[in-house]
Amino acid sequence: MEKSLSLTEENYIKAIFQIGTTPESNVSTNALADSLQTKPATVSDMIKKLSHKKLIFYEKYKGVTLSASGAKEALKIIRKHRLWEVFLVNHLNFKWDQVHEIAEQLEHIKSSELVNRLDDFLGNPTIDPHGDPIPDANGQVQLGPSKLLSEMTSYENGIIVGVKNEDPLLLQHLDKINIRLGLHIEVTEVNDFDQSMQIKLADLGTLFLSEKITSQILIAKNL
Amino acid sequence: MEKSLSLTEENYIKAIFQIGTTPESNVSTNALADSLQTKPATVSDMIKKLSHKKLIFYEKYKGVTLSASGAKEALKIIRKHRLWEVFLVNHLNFKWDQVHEIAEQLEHIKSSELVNRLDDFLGNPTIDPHGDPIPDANGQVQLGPSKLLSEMTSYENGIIVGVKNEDPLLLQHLDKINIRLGLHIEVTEVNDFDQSMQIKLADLGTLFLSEKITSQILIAKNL
DNA sequence: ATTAATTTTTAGATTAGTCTAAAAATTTAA
DNA sequence: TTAAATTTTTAGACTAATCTAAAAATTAAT
Repeated sequence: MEKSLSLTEENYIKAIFQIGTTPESNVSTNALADSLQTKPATVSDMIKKLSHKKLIFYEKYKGVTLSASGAKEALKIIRKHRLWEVFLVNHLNFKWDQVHEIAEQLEHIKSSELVNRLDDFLGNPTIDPHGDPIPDANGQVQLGPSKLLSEMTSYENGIIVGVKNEDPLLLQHLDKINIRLGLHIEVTEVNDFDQSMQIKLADLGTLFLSEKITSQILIAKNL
Repeated sequence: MEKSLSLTEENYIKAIFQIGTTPESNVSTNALADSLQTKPATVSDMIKKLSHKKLIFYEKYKGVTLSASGAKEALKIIRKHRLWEVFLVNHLNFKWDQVHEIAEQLEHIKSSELVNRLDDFLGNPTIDPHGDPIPDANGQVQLGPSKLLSEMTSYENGIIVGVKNEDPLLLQHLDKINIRLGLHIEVTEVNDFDQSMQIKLADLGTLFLSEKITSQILIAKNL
């Protein structure tokens, strides 16, 4: 029985998972320090520790990659985070921009029994309130193909399935302009100069969106 | 804005609250060390720290008492603990002997918004699954008069309203012999030698209970 | 009322996680 | 391809929470 991870270790593992686009991509010391609001020297030390515990692969000056057991841990944390977000929004009536911070705490509660019962209580949801997929008890994620709204061209259409970022300011803004998951969307015009877009939202008329926003919205063909 | 307490500080404050029978009673260093599974030297250090933060009153060699702000913090933690226990039992189908350990973690989640919404979601319960009263958002507890089953004499009767201890082994045993909160109980015989008792349980016949058990069960006249 | 037993505190170390400052390695650019 | 800029690591120190061992104070007992 391996000893369970400290809160700090869990946060490092999660950050490595979330920064690395693919499981194989190396995550730099500075990127981690940035994401964890700490200093590179601190990260350097912690990397040695996690590497010693075989949770990550590490070569000096080359950045880190999660090992199989590290990735498994990361998925467990992410599963908990997203399930708690569903609970907060669906049962405690929080808005989608209010749940991230609380879920950051709840994701560290240790009890697989709890997580699995919560999962059942919630009806085994597959996505969280921001459209992010929820890993199952075995760490499997199923996500249909999706792309950023900013990568679409005129006349393309699809359904809003997620938001890349949990920044409350972004989420509140999307609320204000009536952008929600599940809505059908069609690109009517793309401005060559700044990549801003005009889009048509089912029933809700046209909207003008800057690239800052279109690059945060995920679109899929069918939900 | 005072900085929020560390997990360790919260656990000390809670232990002081729970050991001190009355708010004024002094709690000894050894009793705290015992309850927190730590060493008296460690407690001695932490006492200085909490005293410096004005959460407790402390005089060398005389033990400690909670200050007003310390008691307020303790009640906040206990409120969270008991609300989460209600959630675990009523909505996630945990048994009453399985929830203590998980609630020990959940009680440290920081968000008064969360606690209050949870309270509403649960229907503003006044007692937890073990019959302990749940403080309201202002830290007020309302509990009817109750006494230990072991303090009752022959022919006395009442309703089971609580269990003093959350030890899973005790709780599982009570389950096995069909003792649950809310049941009407009558003492039929008290053995002078060992204080063991014969009791009659509404509909469920007679039971024989040792003093070890009767001293853990709380009885009230009306619920 | 001394002595013995117990409780509490102090002194000095240890570990996890963090920091700053400086050195070393790598990458970028002239 | 060597110098400059950047990134990463090391060295040394700090804080919170803990420990053991020993000293000091209090309480109990003869």
